[in-house]
Amino acid sequence: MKRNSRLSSTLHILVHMAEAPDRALTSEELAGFIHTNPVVVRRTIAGLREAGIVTSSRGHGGGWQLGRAPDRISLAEISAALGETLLPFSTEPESPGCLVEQAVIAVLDDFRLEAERLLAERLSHITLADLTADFRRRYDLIGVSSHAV
Amino acid sequence: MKRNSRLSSTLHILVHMAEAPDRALTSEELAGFIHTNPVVVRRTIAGLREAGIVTSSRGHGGGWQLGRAPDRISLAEISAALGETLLPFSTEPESPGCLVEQAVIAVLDDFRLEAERLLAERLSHITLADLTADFRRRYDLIGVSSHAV
DNA sequence: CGATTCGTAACTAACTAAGTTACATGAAAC
DNA sequence: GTTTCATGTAACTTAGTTAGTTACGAATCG
Repeated sequence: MKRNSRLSSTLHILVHMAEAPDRALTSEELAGFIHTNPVVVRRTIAGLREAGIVTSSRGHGGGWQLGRAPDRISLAEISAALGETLLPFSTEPESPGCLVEQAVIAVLDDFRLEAERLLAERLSHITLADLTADFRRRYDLIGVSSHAV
Repeated sequence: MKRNSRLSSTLHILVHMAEAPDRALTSEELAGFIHTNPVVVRRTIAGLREAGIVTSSRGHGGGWQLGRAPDRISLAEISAALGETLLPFSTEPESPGCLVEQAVIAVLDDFRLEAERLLAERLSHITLADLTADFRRRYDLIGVSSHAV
């Protein structure tokens, strides 16, 4: 799992969970999908459990399942549950009292607030169901072309 | 200079340059404003020179100046010249051939494209002149309140 | 009870970016 | 023309972040 790929890795995992709604997938299995370690998976998606996006159960037959239907899970929620920041730049004061810095931060924070609102709004319209639909489209296409050959 | 504060640090520097249009500021001076090293400054704003946002000159009386009027320098250009990525998440394939991953990346890349267009559009409407105006507003306020006391 | 699976803490390794040193290049002052 | 000042840049060091790993306790099922 590469740096900065927590969102896409998590989505990858969630699509697999959406495709196997009848059973719980173990961290081990999920880790296999994104080529990483089970502990990394548990750590990464721990926040999703608190957000109700997934549920986990222990012991025999335990593992992870979606907490609700894929069409009711938006990318905005997932991103927020991961604790991801949509905009990377920092605006923390380094010279408190400097008026130039204050002006810069004020303008930048205004922009950030508006930008985050915009991005979250757009992400809230994309659901896990959209991803599974896209996956199925690709899957069927491969199936057809294999048939043709 | 903290991590991820290259944009705000650079803006800080540029406002100082805008406030001293009659002379060149040295890397040493600029570094002082953001509490860092002259070499870090030179390295950071090297891209701005190539973009024509600033000019640099060597030797006696040399240093840095704005390449054009502050109202013709937008934050979009500055951010681009810094090589900053507005959206942090990665979408590089880690399992080429995996249809789930392909679906995830396709959706995420669509979103990114649209989001970057949106953010750049907004940043292009904020100029360095807006920042200096904000600074002057704060400066005048302090002046007045000092007077009052 | 024994096997399985999550939860989490603690540690290690890899990577990134800032900070630093050093020195060559160029320009102005004298 | 030599001295001084400033940028340009490469190379190295240091600090901070995050993924990866190990270890073990807690919960659950057969």
